[in-house]
Amino acid sequence: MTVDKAALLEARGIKPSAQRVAIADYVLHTDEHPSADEVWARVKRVFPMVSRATVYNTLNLFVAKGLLRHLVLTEGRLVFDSNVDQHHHFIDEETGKIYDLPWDTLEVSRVEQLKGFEVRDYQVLVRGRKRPTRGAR
Amino acid sequence: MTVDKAALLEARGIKPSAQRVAIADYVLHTDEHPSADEVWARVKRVFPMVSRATVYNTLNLFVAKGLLRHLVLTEGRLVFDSNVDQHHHFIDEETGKIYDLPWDTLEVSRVEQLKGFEVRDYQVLVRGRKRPTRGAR
DNA sequence: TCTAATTTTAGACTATGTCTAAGAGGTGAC
DNA sequence: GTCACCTCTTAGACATAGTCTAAAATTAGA
Repeated sequence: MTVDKAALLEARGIKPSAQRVAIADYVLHTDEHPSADEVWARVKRVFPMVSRATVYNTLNLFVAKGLLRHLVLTEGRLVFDSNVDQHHHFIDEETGKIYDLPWDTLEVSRVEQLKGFEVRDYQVLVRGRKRPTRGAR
Repeated sequence: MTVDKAALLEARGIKPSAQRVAIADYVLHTDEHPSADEVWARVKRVFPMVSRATVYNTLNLFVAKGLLRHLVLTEGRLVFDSNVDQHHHFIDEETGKIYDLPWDTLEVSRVEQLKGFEVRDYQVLVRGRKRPTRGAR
């Protein structure tokens, strides 16, 4: 897996240093929508020497290179999403957890007809409560 | 106008102190989507002694009482919206400005059919560039 | 007017993110 | 292999946004 990651980074013109690969190994996989400090905490488990600045720099680099998206959906938390395809989001108001909603579960009409706005991107932001799923988590 | 505001606050069970009325006079009117510090700067023009804590407390109180909504749409900025009716938002990616989109300019289908989620609220978040409007601002 | 409750204030504190300067590491030329 | 150069990483300082606290000021009621 780590080898794949090095190749993946190089394909985007990113030198695959040990730190960057360790960060990629976690953040490009997860659907947890972690904040930068959560990524830092996680990566330190396998790479205790890694510095906070490196994690922040690397995450911003991944965003610039299209490997990640960053989202600002809840208070004081910039969060990273390894799903770079277009999709919507659901926010659980009790837990703060963010869930991806596949693009075609919802449909938005008339976006292209917005007068006076050049639309580059859009998503639906849904808030509420996730229902407990039998068995799962 | 200030008189109306005092009555408006009392109707929501908020004691209309001079500070609170001064804050209400600005923030319940504007469509600028100001941050808390922008409200503070503005209110200080007419009420130089007002403290930062009071502005923050008052804004949070107004949100709790349903006079304002707060939005977290762009990085590091919690922003207040005097439009408490359901509506969508457009964010200009160059300027960071936020524009309200009336509820019925867009239509979202299948929200109520989301499996496993109890929906309390939703909106469409559109990003792009506002086209210059002849004459206006 | 006196008392009690509420509100405001200044500043300390916390959390999140950025910047900087110095050092470490890798790579190519020789 | 060694040197020089360039990039990356590091620790900590800094910046910004928001919350908390304790004391002072204000308000309302008896």
